[in-house]
Amino acid sequence: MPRLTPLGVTALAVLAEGDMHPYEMYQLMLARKEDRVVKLSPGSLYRAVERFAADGLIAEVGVEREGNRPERTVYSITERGREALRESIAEMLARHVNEFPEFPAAIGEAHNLTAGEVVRLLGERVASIRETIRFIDTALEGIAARGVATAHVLNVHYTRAMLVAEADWLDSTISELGTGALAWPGPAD
Amino acid sequence: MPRLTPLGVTALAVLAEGDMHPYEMYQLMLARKEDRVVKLSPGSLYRAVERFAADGLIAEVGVEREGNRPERTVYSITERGREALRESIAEMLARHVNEFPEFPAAIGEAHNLTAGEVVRLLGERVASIRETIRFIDTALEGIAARGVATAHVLNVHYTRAMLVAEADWLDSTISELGTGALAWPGPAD
DNA sequence: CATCATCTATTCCGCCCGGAATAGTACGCC
DNA sequence: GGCGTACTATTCCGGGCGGAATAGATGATG
Repeated sequence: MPRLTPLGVTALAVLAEGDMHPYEMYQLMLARKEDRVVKLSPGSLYRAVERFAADGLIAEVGVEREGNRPERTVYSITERGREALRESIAEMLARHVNEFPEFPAAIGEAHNLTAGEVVRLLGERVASIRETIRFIDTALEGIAARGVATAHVLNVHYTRAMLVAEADWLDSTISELGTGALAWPGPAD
Repeated sequence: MPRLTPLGVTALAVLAEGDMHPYEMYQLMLARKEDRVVKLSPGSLYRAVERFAADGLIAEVGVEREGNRPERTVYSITERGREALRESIAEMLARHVNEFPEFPAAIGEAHNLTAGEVVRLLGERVASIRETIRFIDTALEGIAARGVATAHVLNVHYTRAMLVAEADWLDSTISELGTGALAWPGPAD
């Protein structure tokens, strides 16, 4: 049973709701703002769909054509596809894998800059993160007003929690750098 | 001035400490456990070095050979390289970019599973995360005992803070799912 | 009513990553 | 002293990703 990528999971989940052609999947995912959660580009999606078909996770159920437009190949998820979907989701939920975010790499080399510079740059970062948090809060208010259950936007709550944690860590680190409580090994200001 | 990847930043930072051939960089990075912070493979490193040379961030300073072994091309960082390094680090510190981690994607599709399954899977996740935190704590004790300054392992402290935040969020979400405080939109158990 | 932008639907291409292959050398071991 | 294993140093290649290109249809605009 092949292991799906994040885009694979969301794409296959969309197909699990009903038969569709790739462009329709693309439109639906855009309408649902899934491009904020996974990297979504037409090229990647079409390639993912090709792989699904090759792996027997989906099957062609027809080719439509309207006028002189390009043909639309409609796909349907198979039982094997549903299994792969559930397995991949379970795997991703249960196992924490290192995805090598770039910030730790950058802070690991921050000693190439002066303490003053680092304080300023981290200040910029925390400001932009706090702004993102405000944006999320506004979005969540709108969602709550429309009576959508929290469980449907759990990922947004998760993302918010992670951003708050990062902002808090940055605040305390910035203050330790500012007071000199954290001796700086880099060049002097 | 080209934008560096995380591997690019650590590799160039290593070259900033002194002239070296790529394999030496690789060995040094492995000895320093940089492979826990950035994705490190010989193929990627050699390609990164090629690009550095093409972009004028480094320059060949000689070709050595011992016996019949392959030639070793020694590189030196240029002033332009030092600039690119400082700029890239600054950029990565100051700007928070969405790196599309896979967990939010998975939790966004978790409604394909039952609440009971999700609780079990998230339980596994939190257990493995708490274990990683304990591992980090042991490592940090050893580091402190050797008198290494906190600033040199800031990235470890950051990673630890993020893991703690995720574990805490998972604990509270699991308990809300368990008590039924969080209505589940997926299939019944 | 001509034209320009936008939408529909898909393909293509180049780049990058990372695992595997290569090929010679040193070293341990019975 | 021969044999296997691990190290040194680099290259190669397949696959995936994502931005750009394509090409006809539809709608807007003066």
